[in-house]
Amino acid sequence: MCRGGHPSYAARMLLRMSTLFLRTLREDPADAEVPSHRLLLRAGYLRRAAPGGYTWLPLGRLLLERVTAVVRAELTAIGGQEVAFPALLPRAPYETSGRWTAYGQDIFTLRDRRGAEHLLGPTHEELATLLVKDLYTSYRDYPVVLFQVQTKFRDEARPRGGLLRAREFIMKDAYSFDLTDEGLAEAYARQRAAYQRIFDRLGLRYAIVGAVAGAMGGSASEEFLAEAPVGEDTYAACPGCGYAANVEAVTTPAPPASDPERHPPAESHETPDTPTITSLVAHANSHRLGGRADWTAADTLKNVVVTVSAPGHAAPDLLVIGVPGDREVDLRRVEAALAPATVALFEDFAGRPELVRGYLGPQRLAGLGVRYLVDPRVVAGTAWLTGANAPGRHAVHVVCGRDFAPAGTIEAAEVVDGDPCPRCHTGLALRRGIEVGHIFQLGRRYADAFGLDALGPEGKPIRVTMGSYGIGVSRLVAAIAEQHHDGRGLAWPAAVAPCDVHLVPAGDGPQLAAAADLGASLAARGLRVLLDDRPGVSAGVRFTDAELIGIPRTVVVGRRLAEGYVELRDRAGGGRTEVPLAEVTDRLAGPRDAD
RNA sequence: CGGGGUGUGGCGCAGCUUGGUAGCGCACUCGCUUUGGGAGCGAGGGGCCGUGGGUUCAAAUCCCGCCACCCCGACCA
Repeated sequence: MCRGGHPSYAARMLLRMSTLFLRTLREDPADAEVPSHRLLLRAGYLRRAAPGGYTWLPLGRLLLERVTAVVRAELTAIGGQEVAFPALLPRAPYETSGRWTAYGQDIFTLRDRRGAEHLLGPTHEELATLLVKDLYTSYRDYPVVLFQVQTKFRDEARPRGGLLRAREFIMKDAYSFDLTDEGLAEAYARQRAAYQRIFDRLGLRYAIVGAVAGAMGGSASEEFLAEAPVGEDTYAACPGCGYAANVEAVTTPAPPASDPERHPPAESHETPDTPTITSLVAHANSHRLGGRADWTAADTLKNVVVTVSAPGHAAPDLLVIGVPGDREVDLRRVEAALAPATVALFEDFAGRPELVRGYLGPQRLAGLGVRYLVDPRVVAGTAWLTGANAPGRHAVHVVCGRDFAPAGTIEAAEVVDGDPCPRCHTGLALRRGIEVGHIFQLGRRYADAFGLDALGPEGKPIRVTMGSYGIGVSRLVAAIAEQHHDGRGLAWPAAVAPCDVHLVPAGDGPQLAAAADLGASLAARGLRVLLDDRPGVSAGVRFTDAELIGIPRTVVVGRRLAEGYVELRDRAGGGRTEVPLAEVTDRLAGPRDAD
C-alpha cells in the first residue's frame, strides 16, 4: 500500500476550500482556554455539540482517521484482531464483574421501554471476556488479542479542555488472553512496544510512568503521558537515568539508620503559640532550643491525623502520619499507598483531646492504640523537634527507634522538584502530562468473574489471564495539538496532518489556475491536497488560515509564477524556498514509480 | 459536590448600575474597486437577549428557580 516510502495512491485527494465545510474563526472562542481546544475550534476542526461532546468537521475527521490508522496498523502488526462491540450494553455482565457499582456515578445508565437497565460502554473488559468464552474452549486457541476503536461514554464530573476530558470520546481498547503469567507478560510487552511505536510515529514527546493499581484492578500497570503544561497528571522524570513515575508512585530513598542512643535524652519545652511549623521553627531558634539556633522546618517532625475508610468497614480508622516538617502530606499519595481505602483529614480534635492539635508528637501514640506510619526519611536514629502532646509544648531530641517506634513507613510526603531519583539520586523534575495510553496486566479477575477457562491438554481447565490496553484516540489528537502549535496556529506532524500540501494562490487569476493544475498533479501522485480556491479571498487571509490550519507544507503560487517559480513553505520549521513550478511535484511527491 | 466567573445573531463584545423601539466589529449576501500578510466604498440579510416563573403600564436590564459554559478544588482515567 505504501511503496517507496511515499504516500499511497489510495491517499490521493484534492480538497477545495471553496466547497469544504469549514469556517475558520478570526478570534479565539471565549470559552476555550487550553491551546488544543482553542485552535481546533478556531481552525475549523471541531464544534462543541453537547456537554463534553464534540462534532468532528471534515478536516477534523481526516485528522482523526489518520491518527486511528497509525494505531490500527501497529495493533494489527502485533497480531491484534479488530472487532466492534456494541456501545449500548446490558447491566448483567457489569453486575457480574462488580463494576456496575464500582464505576457508580461515572457510567451513563438508562432503561429501555420494558424497564431493563443498560449502560453506555465506558470500556469493554466484560464483553471481551464473554466473547472469548463464547467462541474459544481449547488451550489450542490461545493466546489471542482483540481490539476495537470505539466511542466510549463516561459521565465525567467535570469535562474540560475540549477533547482532553470529554464525556463521549474515542478510545482504542485492546484485550489480551493468555494461559500463563509468562504469556501475559509477553502480551503486555508487545503492547508496550506497539504503543511506543505509535506515539513515536505520531511525533509525540511522552513518558512511560509506573502507575498504581487503580479501580481497574490487577498488578502491573503503566501510563503513557504526553508532556504538556495543561496535562492533568503530575509525574516525576529523572534527567539522569530516564526514570519516570507518577507522583503517587515515586519512592523516597531512605537514609542509613544509626544508633538511637547517640542522641541526648528527649527534653520537653514550653513553646507557647506554636501550632504551625513556621511558628515552631521561629520559636526554637529565638529560644535556642537544644542549644541551637539553626533549626529549619526539615528538622521538625509533623504529625498529621487522617481517617482511613476501608471498603466494607463501618467505622473509619485513625492513622497518624509523620513527615519532615518541610513537607506537606499529599493525600493522593496516601490514598494510593492505602488503596482501596479512602483517606480524609481528621477534624474532630474536640472529640479526641489526647490528640493535641498543633502539638501532637509520636511518643504516646502506641499507648493510645493509634497506628503511626512515617515517611521513609524517618529512620531509626534520626532525632526530631516535634510535639510534646500538651498544649504549647514541643520536645527536642525525640529519636526514632528510642522515643517512638513507627508501625512502618508510608509514601505520604509531597514530591517536590529536585527530590532525589530513587534509582540514581539525580534531582527529579516534576512535569505535567496528558494520559494518552494506559496498559494493565489484569490477571484473572475478569476470567474468575465470568469463569473463562480453556480446556488443557490433560483435559483439565486452565483459568485464562488477561491484559487490558487503552489509548484515548480523541484525547491523543488534542495531545498532538498541544505539542505541535505556535503563536500562529497548528503545525501537524506529517504523519497525522489531514492533508500533505496546502496550495495558496496569491491571486485569483492565472495563479489560481496554476495552483489548481498543480493540485491535480499532486493528487494524481498520491498526495492529499488542500487547495485554497475561495473566490475573492485576499492573499493575507489565505496565509493566515494556512498557518492556523497547520498543514505541514504550503505551496504559494504567487508573484514569481510568470518566471516559473513557486514558493515552498515548511509550517513547523518556517523555512521558505523558491522552487521551479516544474519541479515542485517531484519535490513533494518523491520520485515517480518506475512501473 | 464546593468556590469564583460568564450566558445578548456563526465568532468576539457593548448595552444592565439608573426598566422605555437591541447595538458595534468580524463573518455572511449583492455591486464596484482591490489582490504577497486578516482590503476599501456602498447596499443588505440574520438575534422571542440561556431557560422558566415573578414584579411592572412596560424587563436584555430588577427578583427567584433551573440549565449550560469556563476557571480553581474535590472526584475520575
